[in-house]
Amino acid sequence: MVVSRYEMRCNAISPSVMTSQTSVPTLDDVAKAAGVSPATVSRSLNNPGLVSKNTLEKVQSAVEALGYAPNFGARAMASKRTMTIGAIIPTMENAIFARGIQAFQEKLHQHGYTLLVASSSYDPEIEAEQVRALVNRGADGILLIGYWREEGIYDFLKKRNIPFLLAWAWAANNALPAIGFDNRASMSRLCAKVLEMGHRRFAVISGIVEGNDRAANRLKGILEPLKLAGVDPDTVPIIQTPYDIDNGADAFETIMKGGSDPTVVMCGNDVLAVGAIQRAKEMGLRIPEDVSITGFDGIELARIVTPKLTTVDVPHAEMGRRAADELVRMVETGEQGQSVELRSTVKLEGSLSPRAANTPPE
Amino acid sequence: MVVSRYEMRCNAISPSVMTSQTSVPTLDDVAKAAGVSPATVSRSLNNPGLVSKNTLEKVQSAVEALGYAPNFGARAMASKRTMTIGAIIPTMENAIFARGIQAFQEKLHQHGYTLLVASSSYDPEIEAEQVRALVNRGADGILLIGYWREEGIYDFLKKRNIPFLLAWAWAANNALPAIGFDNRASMSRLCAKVLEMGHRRFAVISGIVEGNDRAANRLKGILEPLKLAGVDPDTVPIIQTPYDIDNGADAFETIMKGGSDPTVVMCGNDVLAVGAIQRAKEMGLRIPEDVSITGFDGIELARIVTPKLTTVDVPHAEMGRRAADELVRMVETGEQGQSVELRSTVKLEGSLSPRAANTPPE
DNA sequence: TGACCCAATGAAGGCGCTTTCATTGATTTC
DNA sequence: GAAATCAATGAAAGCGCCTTCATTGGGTCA
Repeated sequence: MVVSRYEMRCNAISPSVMTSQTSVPTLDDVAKAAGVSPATVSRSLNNPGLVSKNTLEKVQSAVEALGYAPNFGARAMASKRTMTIGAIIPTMENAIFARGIQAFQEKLHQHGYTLLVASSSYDPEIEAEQVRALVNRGADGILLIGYWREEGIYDFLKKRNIPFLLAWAWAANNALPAIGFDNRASMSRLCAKVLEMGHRRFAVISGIVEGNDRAANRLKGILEPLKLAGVDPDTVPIIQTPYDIDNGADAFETIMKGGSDPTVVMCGNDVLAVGAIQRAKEMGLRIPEDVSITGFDGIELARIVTPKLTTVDVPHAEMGRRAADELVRMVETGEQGQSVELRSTVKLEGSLSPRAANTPPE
Repeated sequence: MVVSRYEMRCNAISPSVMTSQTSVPTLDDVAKAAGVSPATVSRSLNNPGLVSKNTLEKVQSAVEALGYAPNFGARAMASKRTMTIGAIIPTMENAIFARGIQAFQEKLHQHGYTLLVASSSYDPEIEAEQVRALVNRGADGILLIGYWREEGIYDFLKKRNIPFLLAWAWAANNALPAIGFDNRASMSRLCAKVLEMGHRRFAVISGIVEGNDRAANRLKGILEPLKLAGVDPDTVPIIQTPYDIDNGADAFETIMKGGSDPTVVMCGNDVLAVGAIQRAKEMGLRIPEDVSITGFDGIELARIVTPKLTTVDVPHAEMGRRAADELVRMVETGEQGQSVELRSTVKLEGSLSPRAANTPPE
C-alpha cells in the first residue's frame, strides 16, 4: 500500500507517425541474418540443447535485432501443438467463475500455456459451437463446467483425442474426469443446518435446472433432506430462474406473495440470494427476523450484503489451480484425467437465524 | 421465469469407450468425397457465390458427412486473416470489466469474430507480452484498456499494421482512437457535488496511479476541483492501493486513524469504496452520518452495499458494444479509428450526505 | 457462324514453421 | 591408425488451406 500526496507523472503519449508497412520477420529472415539454416533457428528456439553455444548466441541476437516472434498458425500446423488450453464457462458477467478462471489461467501461465476463454450464456448449442471453435484453433486441452451437455460434445472431443476436464462439479461414480465439489452433498449440508435451526416452511429459488447438473443437484440437495425430515417437497414453492440479481429479487417477491409464508428461502446461488435480500429490504421485510435467506458459492457479494449471506463456500481458486495442473498433465502425458473432490464449507452468517426468531411456533 | 415443483431429468452421462484415433478430416478429404477439387471446396466455404448450386450441395453434404471443420492455423496462414479480436484487460477478478467485455464479445460474435481475452494483472510487462502473444496468434485487431503503456507496444502494433482501439478512457486532444469516458471530468463532476454538499475535509483512496491513466485522472479529477474550491491538496490524505475490497478496507482504517478526521472519503473505484464501507461498519462508524464515502464505476456491488454507494455510473455495456463495432470497422476497412466520448453520470445514493449531517460546522 | 465473354472449375504455388534424414568433421575406441 | 561414434548442422518434405492463373464449355453479339 503506497501512501502519497499529490504527485504523478503525466506522460501523455503522442501517437508516432504511421510506420511504413515493413513485412513481418520470419524464421527464414532470422536464419539469413544469423548465417545459419532455418532448421537451426527452429532448434535454437525449441530445443536449445541441440545447438552449440556459439550458434545459439548468433541466433538470439538476430532474433532481437529483427524483433522476430514465431507465427502461431504456422507453428501449430507444423508441430501439432499450440500450448493453448480452452475453457468454456457459462458466463463472464457475474463473479461465479471469475476467481476460479483467474487462478486457472495464472497456473496455466506458469506451465507455459495460454488460456482461451469463451462463454456460452448457458446455451448448450453455443457451448458446442465454442468447443468446436476452440478445437479448430488447436486447443491442446479443454476445460468445461459441470457434467451435462450434448453427448456429441464428448464424442467429438474423444474422437479428436483432445483431453478435457470438468470443473465446478464432482459426482461419485462418474467416470468423466472432474475437479470440483459435490453440489448435492454440499447443499444438503447447508439444508441440514437450516433444518436443525427448526425451519419447516421452505421456499426455493433455483437456477434453471434443465441442462445444468450443478443447479439440478443443488435443488436435489435441498429437497432430499426435506423429505427425510418429513417436509413434503410438493408443498415447497420452487422458482427456477436464470442466475441474475434482478431475477432473484423478482422470484423472492413472487414467493413471498404466494401465500406459503416460508420462514426460509434457500437460493441456488449467491447472486439469486443477494437479489432476494435486496427485494426483501425494498418490501420492508427484515432478514432474518421475518425470513431467512441462504445462498451458494461464497462469492464476494455474499460478504458485502447486509446482513451477510449464509452460503456454501467453494474453494474457487484452488479448484482453478488444480484443474490447470491436472489438465496440463493430461495434455503432456496423454494419461487419463484423475477426478478430485474438493471440500466446500457451510458458512453461517446473519441472513439465517433459528426459526424461533422468525415466527412463533404453529 | 419458470415456476415448477420437484421434477427433473437426471440424465447421467456414461462415458463411452475411447474411440480409436481416426485422423481429422481435411479439406482434401471433403474434396474427394464430393468429387471436386480442393479449390472448389474452399470456395464453397468462403465464397459460395462463385460455385454452382449443384456443386455447393455436394460439398455441403460431404462436409456434413465427414464432420469437417477448417483448420484454423492453416486458414490463418493462407488467408492472413483470423476473424479474431484480442483484448487485454487488467484483471478478470473483479467486476470492473466483466460487463463491458461480455457486451464486447457478444457484439463481436454478431460480426462473426471471436474474442480472445487475456489479463495483465495491471503489469505493463505482462501486457506487452500478451499483446505479442495475441498478435502472433493472428489477432486481426486489439482492444486495450486506457492510454498509458510502453511506447513500444504502440510502435509494435503500428509496425505490424494491427488496428487497435482503447477503451475505458477518453481524453480530449489525444490522437489514439479511444471509446470511453473522461475519467478526470467525470470524477470532477462527482467532486463538485461533494463540495456543493459542504464537505471540506477530504481523504482519497486511489488506485495505483503509476502506469494507470484512469487512476491518475480520477485522482486529478478530485484534487483539481478541491484546489479551485480553496482546499489545499497537500492537506488531503491520499492512499494509493491496488483495486481490491480488502485494500480499500485497510486504507480506510489507516485514514480514519490518521487524525485528519475527514468528512468524506472519495475512492478511485467502487471496489475500494465497498471495502471502505465494510471496514467502516466493523469500526462502528456510521455511513454517511460519521463519514461519507464515494466510488466510481457503477458496478453491481455499488447497489448491493448498505447504504448504497454514491458513484459515477459508466455505460459499460454500451462501451463494449461500440468498441466492437468500431474495431471491426477498422479491421475491415483499414480506416483510422474514430474516438467517441461516452457520458458518465453521477449517481447520488445513501453513502454521501451533506456535510451538515456529518459534523458540526467548525 | 465466328469472335468474344463469362461462369465454373482445376492445377499448383506458397504461407512460416517443424522435423526427419543425411552430411560433415571431430572425437573416441580397440 | 582405422573404424566407429557423436555432436552440430543443413536440405527438404510436408502441415492444411487460400488464391492466382489457366482451362473449359456454354452463351452472346454482330
